[in-house]
Amino acid sequence: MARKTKEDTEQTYTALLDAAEQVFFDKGVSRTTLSDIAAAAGLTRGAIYWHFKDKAALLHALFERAMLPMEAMLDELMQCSDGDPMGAMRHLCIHALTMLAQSPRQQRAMGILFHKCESTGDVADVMQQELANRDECMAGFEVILRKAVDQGQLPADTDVFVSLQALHSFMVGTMHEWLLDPERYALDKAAPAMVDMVMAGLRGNPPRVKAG
Amino acid sequence: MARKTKEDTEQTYTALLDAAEQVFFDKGVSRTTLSDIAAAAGLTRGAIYWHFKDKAALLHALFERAMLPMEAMLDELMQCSDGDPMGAMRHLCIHALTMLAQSPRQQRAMGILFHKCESTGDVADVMQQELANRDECMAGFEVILRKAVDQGQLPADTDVFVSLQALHSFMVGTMHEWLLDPERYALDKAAPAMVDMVMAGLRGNPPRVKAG
DNA sequence: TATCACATACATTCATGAATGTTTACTTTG
DNA sequence: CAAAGTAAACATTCATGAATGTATGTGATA
Repeated sequence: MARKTKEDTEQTYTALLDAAEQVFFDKGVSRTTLSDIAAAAGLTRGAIYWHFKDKAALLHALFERAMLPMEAMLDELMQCSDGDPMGAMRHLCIHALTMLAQSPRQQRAMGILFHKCESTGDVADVMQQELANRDECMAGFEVILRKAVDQGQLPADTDVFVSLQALHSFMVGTMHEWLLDPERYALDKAAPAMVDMVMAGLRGNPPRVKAG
Repeated sequence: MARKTKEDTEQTYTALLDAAEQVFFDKGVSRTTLSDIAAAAGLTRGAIYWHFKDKAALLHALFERAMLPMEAMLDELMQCSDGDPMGAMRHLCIHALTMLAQSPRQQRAMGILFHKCESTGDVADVMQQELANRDECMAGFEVILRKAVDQGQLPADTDVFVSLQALHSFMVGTMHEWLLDPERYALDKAAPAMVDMVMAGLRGNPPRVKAG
């Protein structure tokens, strides 16, 4: 081909990301060839190697694009968590689940992350990066939980660390399992009740620090 | 080589499974060669092709061996769930987590299942099988939850299906996340408090069926 | 006309599966 | 019970295909 205008170039860039998103999701990361992706985008491997270093870089860019709105939402909601920490946490969790339920792009991206790629080799580095992002998210959760304890919304002897693990595990597990079969139930409808149930447990019978 | 005694044969069989378990866990399923496994077992690919049809069959046998004790435990505990369904559920969940925390073999197997293999291609069939097993497990959980409703341990308008999803998601998420870094916290120590927290939520504020 | 944005061609590596070889335990037969 | 035959339990070799990375070609654009 020939040199394109900036818009054309950008268009093929996103076309490659779109194609990769679809093919990775359909065939899994390790089984998809760069040829597969190029063909799905109506291009050749040359285009991929021009825009990305290799398959791992492509995957990384794909995740970045998909996770951006989620992280933005988290950051935004994290700001206004001072007045009612537990309420903020509730909104955070529900919003994260409903966002997933309503965004096909996030479903594909997280579907790939959970079920269609191995944490190994070059890909492991990419996933390690995503885990680092999650750790930041966890840190935010922990801040909120500590606020809740400080403000008396949770008992003073609450084991914040274990509570954090439980909450986070619930959230991840819900996404993980729902993505196995999104048709099974309407996550966006069920999310509030599920989150409220877990948070009721957190309020009513949280893990306590040992010296009790 | 030559023909061996039955004990010798069985020994190489388990040696292959052990090697596969380790190498799959270290390198991921797609990146490990049958040569890798054979070498780790001190054998050659010939031995593998003799005992197993292909890589997928090897993986299947590996999972089967690891999941057997877990399923046996589930079946056993499921029997005595009539008197106190919620108590039985509690024991079930805690026991499953502590078993995982204390069995390196299960840690490797479930670590592979969660983080070191893609649900795609031939491997997808194997994982589909594992999912079928989980569905059976879920069905057992549902039976127990219904008993709990019938016996008044849970409100009559409890949405059993959604409760089931929440509980199961919590369990899967806990295993999934803990396996990312088993050193982070002692799962067997924390499991009772975590399970009790979620079950308190289930008692205190379960999902309700809509017509309320 | 230089360079961008790809397409095309090529060399290399590498895993797979099948085919074949080989030794030894077990079985049959006289 | 001894010799011979059979097949189990692997090891070895080979042919094949496929994916990767690189190197080079090429047309449009500024």
